[in-house]
Formats: sequence, structure tokens, C-alpha cells
Amino acid sequence: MKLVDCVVKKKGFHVADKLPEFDLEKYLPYRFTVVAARLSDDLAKKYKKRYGISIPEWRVLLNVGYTQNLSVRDIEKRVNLEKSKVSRTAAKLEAKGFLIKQIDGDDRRLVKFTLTPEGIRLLGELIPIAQAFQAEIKEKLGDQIGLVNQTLDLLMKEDE
Amino acid sequence: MKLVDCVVKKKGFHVADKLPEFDLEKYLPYRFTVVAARLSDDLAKKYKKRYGISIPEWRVLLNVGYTQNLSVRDIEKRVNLEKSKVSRTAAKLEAKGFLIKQIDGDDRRLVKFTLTPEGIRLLGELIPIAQAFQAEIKEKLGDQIGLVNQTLDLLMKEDE
DNA sequence: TTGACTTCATTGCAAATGCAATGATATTAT
DNA sequence: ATAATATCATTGCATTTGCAATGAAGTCAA
Repeated sequence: MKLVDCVVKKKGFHVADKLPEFDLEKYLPYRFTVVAARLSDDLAKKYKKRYGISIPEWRVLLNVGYTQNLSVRDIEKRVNLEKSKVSRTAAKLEAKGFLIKQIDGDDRRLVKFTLTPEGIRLLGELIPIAQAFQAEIKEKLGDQIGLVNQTLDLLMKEDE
Repeated sequence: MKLVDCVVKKKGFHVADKLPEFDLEKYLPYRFTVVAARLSDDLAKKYKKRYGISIPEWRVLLNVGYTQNLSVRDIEKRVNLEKSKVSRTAAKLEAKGFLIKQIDGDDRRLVKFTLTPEGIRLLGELIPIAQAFQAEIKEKLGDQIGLVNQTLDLLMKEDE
């Protein structure tokens, strides 16, 4: 590491007067990112150690469990996971015995996922954890929860 | 790829009755994740191609530009970026000539970042793009904007 | 039917990432 | 002052990731 080895004070460029006004603490994309990462990580901690399930695995598992006949492309769109990521994650879950892949009979390009009994059992244990976590959040938010959901709907819309 | 090559319909396990009720579409951690990813990606598209700046680079740049004397650890905490990620991102920005690293005179373990004039110029071009983007979001949200900020404040709090 | 084009999932590969280990500096207790 | 412990940034390394390329299958037009 090459560094200018000197005292920083009074030495750096003085920036404030050359940049536009900008309040990072109020910047929405940044704030959403921070909150979302915190939520995902906090939840992941609760099941990662005990069940050895990663965040992408959790997301795929959840989608396959609660929506029938999903393809890779479907999951990609629903969860914002790159298709290659979905594909590899599903392969892992298959290797662990939690789901199976089947070629769709109507369109043989598509792969459809289905949980195995073990997958169902696992998800059955994970869901209560997820629900408890959501309950914590709702408690924090109180009666704002309805409006928050409306807001999220707005931001999820495709158009721009 | 080894697959059971057969028609999926009526063949998979029927899951719905064996799993707890769960509405993925209303699940908050999931929804926040999707929204945050969409916002970050949409914004990144606007400056990635033109300026060759990645999302982590953008975040570090922003923090260094608007808060004086930040260390790696400071940024890690503020932006939820792994310290190694901050370190490597800062190294890239330094290589590109946008910031400099200096050892702190008071505590020589700390590295303090400062933007170079080129960094200031770059950030000066990026900020208006970011502000325009935030304006779009605010337009979508209308008068719910205050609520959104309240919510994000609640969820950012450390405790749990 | 044939051929051009599109859609889907997987895979190769280079780049990015996370975690643990390292080395340097500070702090604390004895 | 010395030794033990803690904090900070970087780096090594194995894993994960994203993107482009591939191959298989479907669609459309002539």
C-alpha cells in the first residue's frame, strides 16, 4: 500500500464548496439499499447457521414452494435473480434433495421446479421463522403498515 | 443436466396443503429487496456506461465527497459495504485518480480518504443525475414521501 | 417443409465477493 | 515499561457472480 504518509488535517482538498448540495442521509435509493440489506442479512442469520441455506436458496425455495410450475425465467422476473444464478441455485437445491427439475411437456425449453417432501419439510420449518421476522417489522411500523405496502407497490411498478 | 423427462402437470407433489399460509407478495423483506435492487440498478444504468463507475464505486465516491475524513470502517458502517470491499473499491478509485488515501496522523491505523479535483469534477457530474433520479421517485410517491422517510428511519435503527 | 429468428436454460470464464488470516498500530492491565 | 488484548486496513484464497456464448427447442414466414 502506497500512501502519502502525513497528517490529514488541513491537508486534503476542501470539497464542500465545489459540489452541489446533496443530503446522502435523505437519498432514497441509498436508504432503501441499506434497509433491504439489513433486513435480508438479519433474516439470513436466523436460518443460515442452523439450516445451511443461503439467501438465494431461500428465495428460490420460497418461490417454488408457493407458486406452482415456475420456470427459471419466472423466478428471475419475480425475485430479481439473474437467470444463471437461479439455475445454479436450483442445481444446488436439487443436489441437496430439496427440489426436482422437470422438462415441461408443453414447451420443452422450460424447466419446471417442484419441491420434494424434504423440501416441503424444510420450508415448513423456515416459514415460521420468516413470519416471526415479519411480525417484528410490523410491530416497529405499527399502523403505517398499510401505507408502506401501498408505497412499495408504487415503486415495484414496471414503467418509467 | 439430468432431468426426469416427463410432463409436469399432475405429476409433481402438491404442496399447498402441507405448508403454512404465506403470502410472498406481501412479505416485507422480500419487497424491500426487490425495490432496492431495482432502484440501484436503474440508477447504475444511467452512469455506468457513460462514466464507467460501478455501484460500489459510486457509493464510496458519494460518501467520501460528502463527509470529511472517512475511514474504511466508517464507510463500512454507513453504507453496509464489507470492509474488504470498501478497501478494494477505494484502491480502484485511487488508481483512476479520483481519490487519495492518507494515514491519519492521530491514529495511524486509520486511512482517511479525500477526493482529488478529478474526483470532485466527476462527482459534480454524477450528482445531478442522482438528483434527477430521486425527483422521479418523489413524483411517483407524491405526498407519501414523508411516510416513506419515517418508515426508513424506523427500519434503520440499530436495535433489535 | 425449410430456414431465419426468438426464447429458454446452462456453462465457461473473468471479475467480484466474503471470510479468515496477516501485519501494523492502539489501548489496557499488571 | 511490558505484555496481553483490541482495532484497523489489506490481502490470499475459495466461492460466487455476471455476462456472453452455446445448444436445444419453439415460432413465424415464405
